[in-house]
Amino acid sequence: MPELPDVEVSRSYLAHTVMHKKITDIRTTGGRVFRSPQKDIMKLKNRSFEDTSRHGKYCFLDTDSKTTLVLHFGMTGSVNYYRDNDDPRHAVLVVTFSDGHKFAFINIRKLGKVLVIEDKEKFIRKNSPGPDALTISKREFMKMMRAKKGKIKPALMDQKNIAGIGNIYADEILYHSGIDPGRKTGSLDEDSLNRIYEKIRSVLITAVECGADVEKMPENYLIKRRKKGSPCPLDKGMINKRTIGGRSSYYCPEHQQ
DNA sequence: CGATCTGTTAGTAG
DNA sequence: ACTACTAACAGATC
Repeated sequence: MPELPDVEVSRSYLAHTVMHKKITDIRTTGGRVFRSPQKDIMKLKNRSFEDTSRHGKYCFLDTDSKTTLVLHFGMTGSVNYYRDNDDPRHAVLVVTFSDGHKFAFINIRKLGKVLVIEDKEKFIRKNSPGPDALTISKREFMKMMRAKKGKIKPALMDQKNIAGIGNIYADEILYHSGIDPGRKTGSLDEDSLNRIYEKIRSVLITAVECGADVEKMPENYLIKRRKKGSPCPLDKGMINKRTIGGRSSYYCPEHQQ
């Protein structure tokens, strides 16, 4: 569950579960997911989480000291708050609190990241420097896009441009904007760019409101029809698939040009 | 069995 | 400097 809506839903979940409780134990599987030395991860012990934030696909948990726990979900991350003895399958990090509750970061494919850092702003500048997709201004977006040479979909997915959009939501945004994912960004007029800007907001906000749950999303969302040959919910077209920027792209040739 | 998958990053080439 | 493409990572699923 790794794009902006999923990360935001997880952040909100953590904000309602793991705040203001003393951390009594930290367990990790180690391995490539951990991008800080183990001793830095262990600094969480005896601390408590006091605040949450998110930038693009990164989730941050600030502690009561100078440290922040950073989570990146990769392709298969999720979080779980519970209190039994059995930890979830594929948990790579388990944090235990003084009240007996636990919080696990689950990362099946181990393509995610876990770090403990001291300077969040510096971290963002280095790892996901684009403005967050939900806070970028229209002016910033326009300026950014007008400078782009390549295709629109890879431009939307590049975290150096805008933070938070991945393969699924890039398709969704372009689908509702009526723009072919392979269009050259430079060929898009003011109107099209405006439309994309608005759809970034509306699609991502809608997805967050649905708890990033595909089942709860509107019936006219492409995410429910990501299959070649599905009928397009917006017109008489048929969903097609082709590779753009090295990633599978689903779109309706009937209304996306 | 092989292909595919919501992400990132290093390497290469233009 | 920017863009484009590939492989690698690791496990599940079809």
